[in-house]
Amino acid sequence: MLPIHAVLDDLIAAVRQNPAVVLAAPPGAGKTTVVPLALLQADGLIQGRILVLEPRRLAARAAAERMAAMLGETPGQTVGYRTRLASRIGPGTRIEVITEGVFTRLILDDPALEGVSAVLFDEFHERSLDADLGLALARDSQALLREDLKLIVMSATLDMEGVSRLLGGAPVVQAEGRAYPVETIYVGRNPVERLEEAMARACLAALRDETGSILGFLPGQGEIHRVAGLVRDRLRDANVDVVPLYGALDKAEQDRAIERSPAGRRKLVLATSVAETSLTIEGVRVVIDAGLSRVPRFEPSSGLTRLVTVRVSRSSAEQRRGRAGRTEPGVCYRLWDEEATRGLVAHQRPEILEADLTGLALDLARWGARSADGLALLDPPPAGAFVEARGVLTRLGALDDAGGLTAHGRHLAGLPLAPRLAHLVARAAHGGDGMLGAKIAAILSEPGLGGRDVDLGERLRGLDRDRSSRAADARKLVERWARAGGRSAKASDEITPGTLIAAAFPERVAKARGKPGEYLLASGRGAFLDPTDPLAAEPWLAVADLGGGEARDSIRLAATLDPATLEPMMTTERRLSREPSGRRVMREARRLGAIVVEDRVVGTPDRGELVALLRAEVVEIGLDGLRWGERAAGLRARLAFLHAIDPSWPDVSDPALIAQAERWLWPLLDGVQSLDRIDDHALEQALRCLIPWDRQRLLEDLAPARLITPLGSAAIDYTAEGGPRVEIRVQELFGVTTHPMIAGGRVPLTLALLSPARRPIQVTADLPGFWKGSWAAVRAEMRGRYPRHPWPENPAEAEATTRAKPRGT
DNA sequence: CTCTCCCT
Repeated sequence: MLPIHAVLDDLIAAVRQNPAVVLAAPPGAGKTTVVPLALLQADGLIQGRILVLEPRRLAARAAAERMAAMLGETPGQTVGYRTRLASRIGPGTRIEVITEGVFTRLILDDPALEGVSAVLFDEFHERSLDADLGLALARDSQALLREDLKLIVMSATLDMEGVSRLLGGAPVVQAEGRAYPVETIYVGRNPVERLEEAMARACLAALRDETGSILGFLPGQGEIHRVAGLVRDRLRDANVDVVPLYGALDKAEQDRAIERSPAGRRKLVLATSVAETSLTIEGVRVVIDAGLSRVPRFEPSSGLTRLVTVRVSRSSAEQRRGRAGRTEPGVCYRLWDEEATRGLVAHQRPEILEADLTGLALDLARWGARSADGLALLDPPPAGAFVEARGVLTRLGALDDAGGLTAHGRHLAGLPLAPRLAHLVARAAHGGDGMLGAKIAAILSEPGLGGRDVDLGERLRGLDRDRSSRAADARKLVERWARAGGRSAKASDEITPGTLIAAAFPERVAKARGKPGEYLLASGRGAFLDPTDPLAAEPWLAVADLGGGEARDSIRLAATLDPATLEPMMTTERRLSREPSGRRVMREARRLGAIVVEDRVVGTPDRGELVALLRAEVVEIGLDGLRWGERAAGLRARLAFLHAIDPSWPDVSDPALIAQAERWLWPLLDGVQSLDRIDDHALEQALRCLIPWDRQRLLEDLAPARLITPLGSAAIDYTAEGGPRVEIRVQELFGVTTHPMIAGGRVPLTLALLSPARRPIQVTADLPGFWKGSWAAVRAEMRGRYPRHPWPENPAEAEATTRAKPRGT
């Protein structure tokens, strides 16, 4: 009896009555194998087939084998499985265990899921993009085409309420888990000590203090090898095997890590998160967790996926800990302090929030959806990444300008590859060499396939020579992809590894900069190649894989490229330019993104071209590019003042002036070589064209350029804050008894009164009030400071002056 | 020993 048996009756009753049911069951409950068989055997519940979705190929095959064994059969009879590489399905198969990616293709090909009665999503808590999408599409099918379809979401740890709500209030059935207790020991970590050093010490301590085999979790390959080296150097025990374990290892090496140790020997397995869920290691009693993992993060801005090292989530840490209690009580060492556990995030972020979404966008387009709105997704895809993904698809020709799927897009969606790689294969097939495209796609999707050379040509030769089982699997896929890529009668010699990479990743075309090994990518980023690498002598490269760096990226995989083949991708730009001699010429630049291939003089502009270019320049850089002097800027400010109090005066704001350029500015451009040849005076005269002739006089009355004073005049600043303003020495206003007004007496000028030495004294909008009021105090101070100037008691009746009394009188 | 992991 497994814990799951206790809730089977409830589960089957819930499935009978509801279109969707959620089953929460921790590891060890036995849900994966027991539930599908129980559903199949329930009276009159399932007429057709049951699909069981697993996140990994290994898990799919293992589940099918265990279920078949429970029926006394082998896979391919009642229970079968289907993954990308292998399939055991027979005519009598009722339960098909498939990987999540297989399901996405299946439902896109047949949205009605003909012959399928139920879909079970196992390990849904892992929140892979395919599982999220698969559930959303299945839910859509259920609503529109298949009311009778049953959906069952199974999960170990997850906010079940969220999933239940997503499925229209689906009932939640809860089962117990089963595991042995695991004691947790917080070892802590000295922040100045290297991770490898701390881990090696913890491993040696565990080997000394504990029995059984040990599983250590580290973020990556580099750390694993460094820790293994340290432990081997210091270990004085010939009965311990130190074994690395990570995804890129050969299957034989992985098996060595997974097998139970022979009697009398112990094992220290140093692993990445691959050992968290995918693989079970025999005989582990001790887990040592460094608390870090390396995760991919997609940057929509650069279109690149980079690896970042992050602290594990609480659920990952629990999963790792649980690995010590599979077969007997165990112990877990954690390289952090207990309080730090509270600082960990609860779960790792779902893939849909982090990943490249071009595949998702293409699948949705094929489903007939331009966005993810209205689909049953726990987390909608981030808007920025989704828009970028659709942009990539448009550039590949998979979407048309209106956003709909093109014939090419339909073709790409039918290929079981990421859209850019599908495009690469389709392009190669169209040019007569689908096999070349498919091999490149394989090398790009499998790390280390064909060797480690940076030169894609070497890697292709390496793949052809490789006799390993991994290479054999890859070749099987390559042939399938090449067939699916389509066929073309005419072979074209334009199909080279370089042109194919450039077609799929145009922003990664690279041109050598001055220094050896330094390149500029079409995306505008810098990239670097070891100068001793033979490829570093190439002037042009098509870069297939880039390693993340802070300021620049390193080139991991690239192909040589004949720039002549780039012609169709280049853009041409004509522009007016000034030579050092001052002559205006037309230049033409040929460029590929940020890479300028050629920039040359193509002639002198004719009159019409010149005017058109100058107009374009104004529109592009705006009116600030003109030489506004005192006169033109002053007139503009006066007009702006009038417009603000009476909108029947012309609007002289930037947008309005550009909109009316035909009436004032464009006539000025005729015969001019450049915008800065238009002087202040010409601009002022042009602006006057905007004033109706019968208002020219009115302008002088309502918004005069200068204030007339008893001795002359003073400039009015119409741009001043708080309204038009005049700075003037106070003595020049002696004898003035009314405050100066403009705009037909409606607006008082702001008077900034100055001392004889032009120092500010006071600001007033009421001159008579000032004379009567604070003048007395100002006068007293001024008399002290400027004794030789007249400071009358009653300035309103005095005579204006700028002079001092003659010396000695 | 630059490159977590999975999948069509």
